[in-house]
Amino acid sequence: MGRSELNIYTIAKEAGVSPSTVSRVMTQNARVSEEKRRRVEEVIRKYDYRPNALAQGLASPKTKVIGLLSSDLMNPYYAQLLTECEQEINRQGYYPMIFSPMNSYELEVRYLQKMFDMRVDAIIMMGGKSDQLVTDPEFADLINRLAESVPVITTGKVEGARCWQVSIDEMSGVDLAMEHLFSLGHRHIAMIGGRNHVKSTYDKRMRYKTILRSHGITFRERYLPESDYDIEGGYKCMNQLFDTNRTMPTAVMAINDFSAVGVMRSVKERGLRIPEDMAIVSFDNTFIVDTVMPRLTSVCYDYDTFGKKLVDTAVQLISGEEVPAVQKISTRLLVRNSTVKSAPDPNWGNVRR
Amino acid sequence: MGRSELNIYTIAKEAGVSPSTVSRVMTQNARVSEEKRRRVEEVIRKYDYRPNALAQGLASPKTKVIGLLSSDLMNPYYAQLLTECEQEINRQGYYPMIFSPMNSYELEVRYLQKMFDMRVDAIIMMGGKSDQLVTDPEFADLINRLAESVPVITTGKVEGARCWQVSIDEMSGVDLAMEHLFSLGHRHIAMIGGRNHVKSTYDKRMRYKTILRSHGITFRERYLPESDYDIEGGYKCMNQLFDTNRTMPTAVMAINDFSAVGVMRSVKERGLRIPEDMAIVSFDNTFIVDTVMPRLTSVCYDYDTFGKKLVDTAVQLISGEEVPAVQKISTRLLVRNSTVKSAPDPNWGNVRR
DNA sequence: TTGAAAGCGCTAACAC
DNA sequence: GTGTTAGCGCTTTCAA
Repeated sequence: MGRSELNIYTIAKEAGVSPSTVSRVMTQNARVSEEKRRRVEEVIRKYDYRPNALAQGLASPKTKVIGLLSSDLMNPYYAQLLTECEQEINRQGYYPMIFSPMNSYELEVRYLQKMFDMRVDAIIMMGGKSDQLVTDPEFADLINRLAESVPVITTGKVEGARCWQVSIDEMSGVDLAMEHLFSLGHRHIAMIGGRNHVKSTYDKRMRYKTILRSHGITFRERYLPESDYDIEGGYKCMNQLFDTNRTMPTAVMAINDFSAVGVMRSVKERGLRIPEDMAIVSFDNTFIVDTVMPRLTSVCYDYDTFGKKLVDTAVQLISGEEVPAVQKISTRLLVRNSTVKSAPDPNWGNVRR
Repeated sequence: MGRSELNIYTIAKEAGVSPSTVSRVMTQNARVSEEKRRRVEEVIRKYDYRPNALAQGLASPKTKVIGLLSSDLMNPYYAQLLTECEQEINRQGYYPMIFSPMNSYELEVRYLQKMFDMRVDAIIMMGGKSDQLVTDPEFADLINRLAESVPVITTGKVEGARCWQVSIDEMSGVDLAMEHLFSLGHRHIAMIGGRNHVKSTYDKRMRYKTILRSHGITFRERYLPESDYDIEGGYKCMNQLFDTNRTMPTAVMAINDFSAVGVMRSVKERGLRIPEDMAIVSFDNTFIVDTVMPRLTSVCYDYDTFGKKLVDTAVQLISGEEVPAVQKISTRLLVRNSTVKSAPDPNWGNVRR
């Protein structure tokens, strides 16, 4: 029997039962006599029959698929978070369906619509449009339309849309980083890279200013330069800082691991030592922190907890439970040699969580 | 009208036409009078109607979805290749559906079956089981069953299965790397990391031996150590090489960028200089080559060409065209400071070709 | 050009 | 327990 003509009818006929009995055996949620169950299972195994997921999805209200929208696979931050979500989705008996619009708004919309078209049971968005400080109203509209029929969860926020939020407690991350630097005696601290229109960056920058103020330290605009989230961004910012020939910071917080790498390069090219002449902290704690020398002290998020909470939220919403509109992921600080020369050499692989 | 009760019937009623006319307007491949088309389109726009992809897939033989199975999102090699495939799939008017089994055979099988269940039009596999030198017969069986109804393409190979192959010309990559090192005067060259049971690694190792022989250089077993494909793997291998206290190579080829980072760490910890005391070449040319100092000379694959060829192959097979069973992706060498101290500082971002 | 109607393969309500 | 049957929302003959 050709794979293509396998369906509950052919299986039913061969097993000498009705199609619904086959369905009952497949879905497990109805009682079937031991005898028939055995016969059906045998035929199923014989032909390696698998039910058509499209037909299942059409006939029943759930597809058991959770859609994942991750703005940039090439960024290990997203790659890791995505990976954790994927694991958890499987653990919960769902299927993950990943889309990565690579920072293209057009693709992001296209994918969101496709997820709706495919009747995924929930949508989890990380990064992209939902990371904007000010939500694009057109985007909020789209989300609201989707939200009528499927729960939407984001790691950012979508103003004016019915959308659950599970996001990093950026403030606490900045607190940890700065307390650490203060405790090492640093007073001149820069925060380098990122864009103000990105919510997570905006939050970090605000907190940075607040903390400076509360410590009676004058805020300097040039200690807070903007750039893209890549190596080049951090590199250029740091070079500019050096080139102004004015008081240099003694420590730098880089907006993510990539920009930290750029900062390190700039510092090293000037023959300065890390951490003696310049201490560096990064955010995200991706595997990048392990590729550089010295290794980077970094603010860390317990990606598995993060992913689990995202997926838990999705699953709870699917089953109609109440979930708080906003949940926060706490941060930790992993101290390595980019701030403390004698920091214990951490185990390999401690990067993953 | 609630989003949930939108379908061709409700649209048809409101537009005063039959459901089939709505369908004709949606699919575009049948003639409809200008008048009715306009009316239907108006209603569609009014309600933001989108056809149910499950029903479409059930009723027609194509879903316009191409399934992508990528063994490890956390590896930038896969992340990049995946990204290129995704772009190309969109360009060709299909939808990508990504699954990443994270090196779990169980998940790999689960995902492959799910893709079949969802009636994807083609499956592209990168890494995982299809990268094994010796194909697991059980896996070949699975692929053969799938291949009855959907074209399967891999970057590896699946022995004994009807599966198209688009893979890197590993030999030429090794050729380029070794010629480069020879031209710099190196004769003692090690190849570090990777596992023999992985086809791409096996091919590289074979070629390595062949080239040594053809140059009259004695092959030393300890110059060809195995390890995992991570930083730690390269690090341990290189440490062992140092610890034997015997003739050291003057150059190392690392099986991928991660292991190259480990090699660099080991070399630097011994106070040796790169490239003066130890030249290093890596394979893959991911963004990792840019995070380290000095930057890594690396064998490169034109990921966009690679992705495009994978997707082209899929699309051609979908439309029933003939495609060669094996296609090869050529390699290039990007020379940076890990082998040539004075190599021109390449532009940022040249990593993504 | 258009509409009616028969599937596509499955689930679930209903009757036995 | 089990079979019959009516959808789920779409595409695609087939007639008109």
